[in-house]
Amino acid sequence: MKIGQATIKDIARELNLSASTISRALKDYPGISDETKKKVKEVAEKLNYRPNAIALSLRKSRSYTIGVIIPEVVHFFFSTVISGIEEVAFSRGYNVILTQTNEKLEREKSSINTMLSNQIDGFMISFSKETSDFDHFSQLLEQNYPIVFFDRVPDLDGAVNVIVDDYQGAYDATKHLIEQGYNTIAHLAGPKNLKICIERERGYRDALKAHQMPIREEFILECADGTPEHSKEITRKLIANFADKPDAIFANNDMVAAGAMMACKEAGLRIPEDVGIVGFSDWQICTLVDPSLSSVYQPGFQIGSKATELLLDMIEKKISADQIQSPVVLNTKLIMRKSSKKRE
Amino acid sequence: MKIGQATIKDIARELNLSASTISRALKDYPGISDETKKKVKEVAEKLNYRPNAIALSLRKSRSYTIGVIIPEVVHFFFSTVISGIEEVAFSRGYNVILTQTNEKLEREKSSINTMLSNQIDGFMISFSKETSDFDHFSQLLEQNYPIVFFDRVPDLDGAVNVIVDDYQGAYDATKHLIEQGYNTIAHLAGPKNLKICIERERGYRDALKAHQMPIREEFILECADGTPEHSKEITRKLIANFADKPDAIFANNDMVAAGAMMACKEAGLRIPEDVGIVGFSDWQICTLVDPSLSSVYQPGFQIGSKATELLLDMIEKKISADQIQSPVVLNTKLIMRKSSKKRE
DNA sequence: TTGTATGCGTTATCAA
DNA sequence: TTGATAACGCATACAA
Repeated sequence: MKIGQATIKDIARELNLSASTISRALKDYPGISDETKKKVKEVAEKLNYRPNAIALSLRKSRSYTIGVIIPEVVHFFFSTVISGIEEVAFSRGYNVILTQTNEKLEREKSSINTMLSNQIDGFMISFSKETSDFDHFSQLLEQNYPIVFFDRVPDLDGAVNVIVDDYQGAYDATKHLIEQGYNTIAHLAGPKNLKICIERERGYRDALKAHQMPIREEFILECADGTPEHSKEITRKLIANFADKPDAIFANNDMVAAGAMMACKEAGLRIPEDVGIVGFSDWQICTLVDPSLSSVYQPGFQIGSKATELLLDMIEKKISADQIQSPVVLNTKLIMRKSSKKRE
Repeated sequence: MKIGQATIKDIARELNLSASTISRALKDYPGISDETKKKVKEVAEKLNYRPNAIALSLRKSRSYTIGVIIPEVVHFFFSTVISGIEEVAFSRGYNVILTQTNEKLEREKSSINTMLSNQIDGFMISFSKETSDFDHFSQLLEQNYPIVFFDRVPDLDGAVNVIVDDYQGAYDATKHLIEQGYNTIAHLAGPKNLKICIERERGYRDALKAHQMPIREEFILECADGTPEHSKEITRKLIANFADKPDAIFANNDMVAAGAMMACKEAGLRIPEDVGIVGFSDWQICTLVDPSLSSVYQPGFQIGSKATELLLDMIEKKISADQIQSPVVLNTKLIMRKSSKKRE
């Protein structure tokens, strides 16, 4: 059987003092004799006293816990974000309750409910692919729960959103390919219901326009599930179907880029000489594939840490949601590696 | 300001009943008239009543929360494990509090303390690289806190450990290389303070012995930090320093294997013709590198789910620690890909 | 069938 | 300088 933790009462009994005196002594309240304080602290030490955070939560209606809801833990980007969340939360004395939705709306809703039951102080949410209406979020906002959305964010009045500059990242990547002398740049796009993917496509299109290059719709293909297998398949067809094949590919993410890379190699195309490739996210795989993959770096850790700082500031009333200029946009950075450097 | 959640008292007031009646009605206790139940539930619905889990925790001295302590979230293996933990915990109605230690002993200890303060029902721990004595764990065990260790586990009486069969996995990998006709197999080992790494090395050695192959200590090199860069460096030297170079490499993990692969390619060695390579863990990168990397699959998700099942069973007294045959060993599986298949 | 009293651990308020 | 009491939200033993 678990041995009961010592409580304030135990200390009180041992010293023949009242619980309130113990409580005060432990927190160095004024009006307690130094002698008493000393004794109390000794006994506390001896009994291995540890304040009961649950009781404190009940008393203060504050749990010092934030709830994090993400689609999937097993995802380089999200795990990086979690790491950033963790760091800030830990250093400011908050716990992190984590749930993944596995991209299911139902899980998202039920996670919110358990977290509400657990009296968490605030939410950090990146919503699921199934989530298309945001009523469950609006309700929370109306009840004034502090929420910070990150990466996958809703278009809601009063929501605090933290995102990266997908548009600019995509623009930079495409521009880079153009500057390297590639002429026909295809885009392997992501699912259309995610804003981040739309933004990336928009950046791609605008970069082409800005350089007076034609936008060829047949070279913009959706790789909805984002797996390398799928993208390999699509790239194969892309290469086979057109006499004037594209000579560069900008992919919506690194996995998709890696798949495209495999298809190109398979077709005997040399990278970067025959085909240039740029991915998005700058995961670790970029340096491991051959040739190394150029990619747009997304500051996952910073997204997590920034979002958490905002949330905790809101919780602690250092700032209110409407004082925050939302969305907070973090910069991406193009990392040039071999896969796109035709020119040295 | 956050709008106060409705409580049992609010319902009681609205219906002119006592709090206890409400409490009972909500839980369908016998001895409450159907009519009352109906009314109570309606009002509860109307007020959007949600039980306060904190109050429940205090009352029952049970938080329905488990604490997970891992070295790093941003790590494919651990994030997979978390996913498994999450799944089981969620489905059985438990919350997961997560902290990462960043491989620091101090963080490990302080995490344990905050979790104790938060009255968590049990621990799941994979310890940090700095952790070499286990007193802080022993203390918990003595106080009968339910703990399940996974992956990185201590040698402690009464500890429940969940691990994979590293020895067998390494044995299989080495045997496979031998069977493919490789003659001199090097091993890029992990840090010696982790049991898993020792076990992998042991499996490697035993496989060589079992096939009457000499064990050459100069071909067993430690890649302590496990980065591809470091391993690339080490492999370079390995190739350069010996006239009779090894013609195969068994690496302690996939990153290390990937680094080795890069060094081999750089030296003009063909994979798998000139050098065979096998990694460990079977991360996603295995199918993305060129050639695809053979590896020993570790069931991360299952480690998480199995460990959580055991922990929750212990918490719910369905089983006690000493009834569990520890360590619980999950099977690995050799996944053969191109990097090690000299023979078709 | 319902109500009253008590306690989980802590702290704020008031009293001594 | 210290103590008694009430309250946070809920469940339960006991009474009615």
